[in-house]
Amino acid sequence: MSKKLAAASARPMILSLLLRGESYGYRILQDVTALSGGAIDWSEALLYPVLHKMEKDGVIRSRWRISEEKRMRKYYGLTEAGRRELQAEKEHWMRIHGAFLRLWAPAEDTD
Amino acid sequence: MSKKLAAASARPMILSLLLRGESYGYRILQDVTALSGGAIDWSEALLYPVLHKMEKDGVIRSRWRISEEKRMRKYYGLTEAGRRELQAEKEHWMRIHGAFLRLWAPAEDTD
DNA sequence: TCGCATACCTAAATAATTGATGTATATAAA
DNA sequence: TTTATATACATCAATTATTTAGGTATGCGA
Repeated sequence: MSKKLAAASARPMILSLLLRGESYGYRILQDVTALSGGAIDWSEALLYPVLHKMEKDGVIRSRWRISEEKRMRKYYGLTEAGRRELQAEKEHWMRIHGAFLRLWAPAEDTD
Repeated sequence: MSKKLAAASARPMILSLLLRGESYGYRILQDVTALSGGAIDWSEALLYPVLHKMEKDGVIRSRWRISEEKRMRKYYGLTEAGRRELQAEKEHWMRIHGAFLRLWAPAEDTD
């Protein structure tokens, strides 16, 4: 799972991150690694295609902007569809998390 | 994610389920769906190859047994390596879950 | 005996992911 | 000034994972 789950959770994780405001690829990579305490460590080759797909799907939108450091960056932000998808993903995640918690509960009568 | 995350979490979910004792493919399918409140709905074509891979990797072991209903079933159980992998997966999951919780926290200063 | 739930499985096609690169700029070090 | 490093974007070929679509067989109830 290590790599697999991290990658599979990419979409909801990116949406969740953008909830805090616009961000760009390279920074998302760093933020996600930091936020997960190193548990998530995506490669750029994973992230960029995912971002492109998400934009194509209309859950995020991008715009090029020059930062204060005078670097061109492609900033991504949530769309309304993105907010809706995030809401659904959140509920979905929590259900799966609930299943894990029940299975991990010390008692034998978990269900 | 809906399908993707569910599939990606298959390995840890199966290991977690087998923590409660031996089980077999068909039943695992039903239990996981029930436990996740329908959030997880694997197909048999997904599950069986995953089980085979896990056995090949030595995290579970199988044995054919005739049930009381006089049906042949392939029962799977955790191996020691499986218990170790589960422990690692658990910690990994909780780190990612922690990242989500921080991002979903109402306050803006989540990090 | 027909249909359905149970119970296992695989193969071909598609989608996702990795590993290897490529380009370019700003900044710090040698 | 050249070099190295971090930043910042990206794609392509190869590998893996996943889905779609089948296949086999048994027990049980109508």
